[in-house]
Amino acid sequence: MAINPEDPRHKGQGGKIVVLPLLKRELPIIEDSYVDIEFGTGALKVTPAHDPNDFEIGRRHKLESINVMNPDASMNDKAGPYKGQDRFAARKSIVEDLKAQDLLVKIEDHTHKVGHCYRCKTVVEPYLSKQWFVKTQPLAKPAIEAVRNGTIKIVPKFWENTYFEWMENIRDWCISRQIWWGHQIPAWTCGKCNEFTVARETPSACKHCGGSDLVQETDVLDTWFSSALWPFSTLGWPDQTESLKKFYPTSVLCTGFDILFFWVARMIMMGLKFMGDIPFHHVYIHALIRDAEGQKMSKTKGNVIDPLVMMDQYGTDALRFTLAAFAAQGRDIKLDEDRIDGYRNFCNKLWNASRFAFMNLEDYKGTCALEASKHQSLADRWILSRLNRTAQDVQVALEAFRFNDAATTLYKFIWNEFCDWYIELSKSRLNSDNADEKHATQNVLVHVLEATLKLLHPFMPFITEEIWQKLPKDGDSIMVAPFPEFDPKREDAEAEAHLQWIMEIINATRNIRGEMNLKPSLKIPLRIKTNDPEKELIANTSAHYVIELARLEDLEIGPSVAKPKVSASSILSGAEVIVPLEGLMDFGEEKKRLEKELKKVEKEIIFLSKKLSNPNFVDRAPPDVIEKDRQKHKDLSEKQTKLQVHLKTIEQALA
RNA sequence: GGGCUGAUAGCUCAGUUGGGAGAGCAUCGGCCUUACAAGCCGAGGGUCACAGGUUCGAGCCCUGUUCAGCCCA
Repeated sequence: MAINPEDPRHKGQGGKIVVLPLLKRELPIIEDSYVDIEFGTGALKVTPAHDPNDFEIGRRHKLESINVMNPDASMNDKAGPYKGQDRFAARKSIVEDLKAQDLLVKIEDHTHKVGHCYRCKTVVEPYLSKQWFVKTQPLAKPAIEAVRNGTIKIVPKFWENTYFEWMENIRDWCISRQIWWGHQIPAWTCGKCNEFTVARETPSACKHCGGSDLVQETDVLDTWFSSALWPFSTLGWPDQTESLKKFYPTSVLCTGFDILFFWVARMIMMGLKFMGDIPFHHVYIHALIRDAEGQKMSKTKGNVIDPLVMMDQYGTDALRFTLAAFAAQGRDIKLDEDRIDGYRNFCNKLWNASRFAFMNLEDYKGTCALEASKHQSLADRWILSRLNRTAQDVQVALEAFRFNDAATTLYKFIWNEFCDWYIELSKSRLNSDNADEKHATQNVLVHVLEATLKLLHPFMPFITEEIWQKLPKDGDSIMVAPFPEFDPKREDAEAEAHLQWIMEIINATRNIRGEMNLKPSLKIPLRIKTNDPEKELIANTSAHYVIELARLEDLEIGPSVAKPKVSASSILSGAEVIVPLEGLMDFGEEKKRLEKELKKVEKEIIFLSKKLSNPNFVDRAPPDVIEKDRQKHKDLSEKQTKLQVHLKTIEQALA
């Protein structure tokens, strides 16, 4: 009988003996803070053999553990007069007997938590019995060390804390399971001397007394026990197979955090124990997919999002890409269907871009291998350089397990560079009469598409394979095609800088068109005024790009091109883009546009001026940072002046 | 009670040694421009939960608070 030492009702009762009236058993009164004063009488019956908490109390106070039940939950000898009764019958009998002896004060309803069998719903009675344990401390020590010294790396790293927390406070591992299926624990009890014999093969005689009356333990091994052998048992262990020699230790174990202790830690312990080496170098803990409300999916809760339904609805590749794009480290995923929808569109975009390629490759005789050619266009050189950079970014991201970065990199490259710019820029070449130029661009187009498909393949296996099979490729499947690699020799800074400038012109022109409400179908004239001879040369050389993508009627470039009074313009770094708009322009609109732009520029100039006039900043910030801001300030000031001049012209026209 | 993670655009989320914030969807305006209307072009939208601190400079580093989720006892 336990009482709380703080309970005034029972002060001074500790150490006394009470007698259990029904059995006349003598019970010591013990004091333990476990007892909840608020609950009931504050006097707690303690049954160490039939409750885990009571068992702990029993250990603290060195109480006798009396098991009153048989394995079938009927009462045994220790239950005195109730012997032979079923547990439910016995409970009723006890209440009746207490009533009969006028010992029952009152009965209150109480909701309590008792365990039920998850299959047949039978109430489970906690019951002290012999269990088999694995001594874990000696196994845990090297397993902790392997992660501590970096031999095994857990990604994301913060999970290592959780791993250490668990491993350092590890308890002996109970491997006994009272279920009917599984591997029976290889221990035999001798009917003669009652000793255990543990053996790999079924023993014919007790190793203690030589008796032959042996009964095998009916408990089976915890499933995690054999699972812990998985990294090497699957490779043929305990035989020293070729596979085992070649593949152990493996590279990456990919799993959810909820399995980190149950399985991962045990694989590490068992690997070190039986193989003398770690089972894998990296453990990647992936995000857990939750439902729309952020709840963990579970079969019992019934909130499982069926991937087959998602695949049916959005496509397998779209779902897969979404999961990759969502897989930022350290966060769980709330599956957002709108996002899957967006990536389905991305799949479609890739498919359509490929259709474009095939349409323009009908007369192409080459392969996907890149040919050295003097006929490559600026756009060709640019996309090759961008592809090369993309291959590097993807590789770096994958090696760091940053799958969302890899996915986003590819998304941006394919949609915002390959489709939005390269395909548009390559159209004139692909329709060209110049066979050499056409062939060079076809070669670049097919090369870039093929390389992109390979980079994308881990994320979108089906669409990429489907498209790849139709290309003039080398090999049987994209699955085994060599993965594109970064090559520093393929960097083309000049092409990137030149096309960057061309894009700026096109973007500025499109912005004017949009802001001035000029229909896309309307071809407009364009003037580029620049004193920078290099910028002039580049713009002249690539004028056809600007004419096509900005939909121009004509284009003039130079230091002294005329700027008509009626025009809209945009100030770029080192150049002014002018759209003459005689008869087309709404002066009010243009004034509004200029004022908006001017306000933005002024705000930035004020910010930078303040920063640059702060002696603390100028004295302490790194020189390159200061220089960057100075240049920015200079560019913006020039832009401001030009904008002001232009605004004045418009205001005069309005007056 | 101890520990971990998070709070960024209307929504779902990125943002890797600290150098004035991005994506998808949604919204607004214009387009059937011969790969794509599941699309194209343009635009708007954020005191980065709150309060302090460190720093020339903080979404990011430190302390505290609030709220949310998870793990352990």
